[in-house]
Amino acid sequence: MMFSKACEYGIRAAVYVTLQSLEGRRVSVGEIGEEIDAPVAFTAKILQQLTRNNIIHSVKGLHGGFEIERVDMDNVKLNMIVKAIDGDKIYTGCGLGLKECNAQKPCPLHDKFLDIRTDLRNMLESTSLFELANGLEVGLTYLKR
Amino acid sequence: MMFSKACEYGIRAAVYVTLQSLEGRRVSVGEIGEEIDAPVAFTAKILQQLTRNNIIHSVKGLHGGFEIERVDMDNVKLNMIVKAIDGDKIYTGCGLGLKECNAQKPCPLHDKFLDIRTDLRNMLESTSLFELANGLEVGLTYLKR
DNA sequence: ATAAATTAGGATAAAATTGTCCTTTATTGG
DNA sequence: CCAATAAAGGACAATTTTATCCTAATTTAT
Repeated sequence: MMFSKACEYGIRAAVYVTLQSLEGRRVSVGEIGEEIDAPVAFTAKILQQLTRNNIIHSVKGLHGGFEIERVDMDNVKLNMIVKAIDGDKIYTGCGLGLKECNAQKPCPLHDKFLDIRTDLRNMLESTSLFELANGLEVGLTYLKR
Repeated sequence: MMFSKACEYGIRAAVYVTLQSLEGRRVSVGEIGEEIDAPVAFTAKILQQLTRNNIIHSVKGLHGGFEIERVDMDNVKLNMIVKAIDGDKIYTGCGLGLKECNAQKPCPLHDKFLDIRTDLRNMLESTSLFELANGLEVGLTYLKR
């Protein structure tokens, strides 16, 4: 409702990779798709985007898979994933769909939207993969169903 | 980015109808499409949904068109339009796309999303068509471009 | 009554998003 | 070197959303 399906899968996949990397395990697309309940081939495309954007790291071949460095778990914030997949329309786009909507020429909802979007932006910019994987690890949150 | 295109057009159309009804003018789909810069036939479908939901009122035939009662300009809040067009997934849907995501079985982003969504909801529930049409009337805001 | 204007509604078409399948490339172990 | 495994990537298919077109129904004025 806020992100595209691709972006939803992307965040869930990245969080799962983080969780497993914390345990020192590299994971395959197949396992990821299974564990986040997402179509495997489609998830593969999204993982490609994430690796191209240096958000996670991929290794080909036997014993290959996806992983993420410990530092990156802290450094990668959700806004980076959203930007890599959905672009920055979530920040720049007008709530009512005007092509150019800004303080000089605002749509009727401009100011009210700005408030909410700023909150959203702050949330995305301050939430790391590590933080999200932690909740999962202790069984407080879920990535499926 | 938050609403569907249909919903964006719907809100813009409803605000335009409100603005014109304030002047006592009934407006045609053609004029609406023109003035909010939206595809006419598509806008017509959306206006149908709004009339079926008693949000605006339509009159067929010569000198017909769309209008809205003075009381309804205050009573109709944005959430009613969003609900009529996009349903209530904006309120109930999970930010990460889980089928069931709630306090008992939350996704990793559940709480953070809840805050933002509550703000959004409050905003939509408290913003009336009259309020939005007013900004337009005094030239502070725009529905095109 | 008739013609003109206008919404309602059905049938399609186009575009975008989501999803699948198959081949290629890289890596590892034997 | 060879076989097995896994990601990368291209081509295509299905679905959903957006958009168009045409006809029917309704109302008004003459």
